[in-house]
Amino acid sequence: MARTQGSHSDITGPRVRDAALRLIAQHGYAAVSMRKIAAEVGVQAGALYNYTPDKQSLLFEIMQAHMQDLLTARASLPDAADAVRALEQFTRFHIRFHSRRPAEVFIAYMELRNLTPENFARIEEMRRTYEGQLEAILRRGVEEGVFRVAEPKVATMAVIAMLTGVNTWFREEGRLSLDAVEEIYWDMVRRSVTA
Amino acid sequence: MARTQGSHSDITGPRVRDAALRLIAQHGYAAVSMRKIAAEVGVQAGALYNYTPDKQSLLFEIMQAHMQDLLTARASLPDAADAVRALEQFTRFHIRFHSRRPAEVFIAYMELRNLTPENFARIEEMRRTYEGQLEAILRRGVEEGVFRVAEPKVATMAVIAMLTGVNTWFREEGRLSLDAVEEIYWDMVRRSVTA
DNA sequence: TATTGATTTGAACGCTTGTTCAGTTAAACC
DNA sequence: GGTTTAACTGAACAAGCGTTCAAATCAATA
Repeated sequence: MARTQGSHSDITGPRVRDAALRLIAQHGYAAVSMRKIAAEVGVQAGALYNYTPDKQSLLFEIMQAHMQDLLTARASLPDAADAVRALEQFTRFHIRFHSRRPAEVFIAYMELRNLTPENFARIEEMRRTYEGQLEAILRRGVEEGVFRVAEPKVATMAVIAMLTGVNTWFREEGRLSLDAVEEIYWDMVRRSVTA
Repeated sequence: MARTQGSHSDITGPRVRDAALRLIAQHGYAAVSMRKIAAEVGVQAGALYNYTPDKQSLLFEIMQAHMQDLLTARASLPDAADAVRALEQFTRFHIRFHSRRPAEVFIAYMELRNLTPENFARIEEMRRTYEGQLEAILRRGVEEGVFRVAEPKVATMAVIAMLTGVNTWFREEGRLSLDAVEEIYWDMVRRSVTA
């Protein structure tokens, strides 16, 4: 058994994923060919099939890994003492997490329709799980009497849309720091649901 | 000069635009071929070139017409007596206008990167014009002392993202009426910026 | 009815697509 | 140094791409 270690696949594998991530985020799934991904890696198109069964899997695995990262990172946060602190934690976490992964976030929002129905269902379930966590926080705040929210499901969508929107305009090298942006959004989110 | 009236182009022209709108919204610009658009219209691919110089123009004209409709509709609204009423008017207008044009809105947000740089710049300018109107309302509210907004530009992006997000989940046949949704969002928007 | 010209067809152009696979290369083991 | 085999190449496949254009079609005018 030759070359069980030091094999190129240890290097090429991640490079394929990285190239796919960057190119799809930039040009869109349909506009990126396997040959372009291969060229970015410095390899012929056929070699990609040592690392992915097909193009669809490349997209799905990018999105699944991203959503799994999101759920795992979120689960590792400490419990919050009350609903207000939980909402603040969620708000800051969401902005910070997403702003550090612009390519993944872009793909996760733009390329849903390029997933097969089965893959779409799996990603959608993870998204619903995440949104459910925010909804639970809002309901908890209503019970505690600190939030006034007529429709927790609608408020959840409103807050998530607002927070995810940061990625459309925030730039690391811009006028405002991410900390400053966090403050502004937390202030708006808090006020939008406070009783 | 034969057939100056009753020409088929009066009918086929709009049908090409409609087919392109529907197909691009559903599958994305890159995934929709001229042959698919032609098939939807019931014509051969070559015939499309009587109605558009190329595929890119089809996309651009859809987006430009949509943004122009938006700016025109917005301009036709009566002046508001104060900043709070102006913000309420903007909020309700945005939700109503966008919810009635899901395909156009979807394309306007998803297909920006498939525009040529020149066309992108033209669409982006129209978008900035629209966003500038909301920003002006927020600044007016700060001057009137009714709004507390640290960063009007950021608050503008936050509110627009929140409102446009309605299109991702609202369904005509769903549990909530559009009027009810309008109320919920106006309540949240108002609270998020009220002093 | 004959003519006109807008409209559409259907084939063709060169190029790209995702995927497969026999054959080549080269690194790590014995 | 010879053997093994993972990794990769390069060509091929059938299909589809945007676009062009000579020829055919056909409705309205004269």
